[in-house]
Amino acid sequence: MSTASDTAYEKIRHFLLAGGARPGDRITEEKLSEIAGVSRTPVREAVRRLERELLLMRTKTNRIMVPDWGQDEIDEMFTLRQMLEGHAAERAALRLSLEQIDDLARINAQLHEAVALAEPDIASFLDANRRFHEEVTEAAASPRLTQVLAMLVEQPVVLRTARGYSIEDLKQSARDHDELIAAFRARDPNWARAVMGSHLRRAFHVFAEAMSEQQLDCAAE
Amino acid sequence: MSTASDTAYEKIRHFLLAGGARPGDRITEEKLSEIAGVSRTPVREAVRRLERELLLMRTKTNRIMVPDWGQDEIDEMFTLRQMLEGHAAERAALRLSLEQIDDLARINAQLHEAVALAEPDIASFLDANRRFHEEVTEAAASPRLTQVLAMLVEQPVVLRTARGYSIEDLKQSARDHDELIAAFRARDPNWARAVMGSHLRRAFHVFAEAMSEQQLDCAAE
DNA sequence: AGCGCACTTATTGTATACAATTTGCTCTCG
DNA sequence: CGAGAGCAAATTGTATACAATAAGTGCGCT
Repeated sequence: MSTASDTAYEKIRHFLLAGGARPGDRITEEKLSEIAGVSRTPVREAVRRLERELLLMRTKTNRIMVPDWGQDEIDEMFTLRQMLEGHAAERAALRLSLEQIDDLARINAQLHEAVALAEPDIASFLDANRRFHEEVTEAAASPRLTQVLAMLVEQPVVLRTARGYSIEDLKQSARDHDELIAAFRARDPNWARAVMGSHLRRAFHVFAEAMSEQQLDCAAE
Repeated sequence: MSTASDTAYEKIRHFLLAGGARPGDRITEEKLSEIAGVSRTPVREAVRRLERELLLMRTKTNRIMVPDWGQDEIDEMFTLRQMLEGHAAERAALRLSLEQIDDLARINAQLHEAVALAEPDIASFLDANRRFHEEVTEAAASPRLTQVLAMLVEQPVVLRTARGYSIEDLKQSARDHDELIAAFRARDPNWARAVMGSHLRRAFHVFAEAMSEQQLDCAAE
């Protein structure tokens, strides 16, 4: 589908992820409609969507603003994901068909490939990673859970720090997924939940470390 | 604040909760704008909001529709609330000031009053109940958590079955809150989480029972 | 100089007209 | 009689103009 509202969403999202505006900045609907190349009406819908995903916020007087993500908030986000995706993995373990599990294995093979190279293909890694998690969430067969997780899985956070990840971190992620697949094959919801939990929690710590280094870099400049 | 978009939200919400449309029905934006008494533009914003809260859904071709809540979905909703509000209670136990705890006690006193009457005051009960849970959620000091819970706490579900609750069920709810307050005073996050968990899980079972009786009633007609 | 009040500008909110899409109907052909 | 193409009506999506509200600006007053 290619409604103006969707393209506005995509373009503004891209603009934000590319760092087109600093945290704390205020942006007008008009500027955004220039960026998106459509009128303000669909832009407003896109903004609401981005607000829901917490990529945009509003001031007390309803001005649009780019939020700044503190360490605490990111911690909390990963904690919520850990709970909810852990729950999703648990349910998925009881519901995934053998075909779907094979499919997950196929996706994860791409993930392994992307990091096996001398120069890891970050974009490909992130894409496969996203698809993997989405398929697990989908298999949980809980529309509300899916919707809630969509709010929390912030690509910006992932993307902004992907370069900070070491190759070993990425390989470990792929191995986590392998273990998750093993848990699915064993039909062991408890195992699945535990693996998903540690997977996400480690991701947070890798992220936090990369974050603090990045801040040091900034300070050095 | 009284923007047209907000009044539209309120009126449409009221319309839906009052049972103005049956699950599965499709409603046009125009009908909704008649109900709300404003033009389609703010109605569309209100619809997006109601969609987010799952009071409305869309068909595959973007028609607006009233969702029907199956037993499974309601189970899942309560399960998610149990996880998330349990987490909120845990955090709240570490953060609530003594004044805030006193405030919770005051709110819960109203709750006790509402059910102490010969003819319990359901509206007053629900209002106090909502404020109690909101204050706990707020005290968790996690904007994301607050936002996610706002999606899940469906007044319609609560409201539709409030009449099915026995006086004893309502009194038990108030007692649960008492115990939660005790956990807060003891600064015991683990206790708080456990109490919140059982509180919500019992609420689900009471609800499920009321639901099945209601279905029997329907079948009898 | 500092403070507050009117006034100008900028920004968001709403209505309306029109375009694009979907739905449902009818009429024809097999 | 049923299936399908094509048209008409209904419905959602978008742009634009205007209204309401918030932010900024400069003036006069003390």
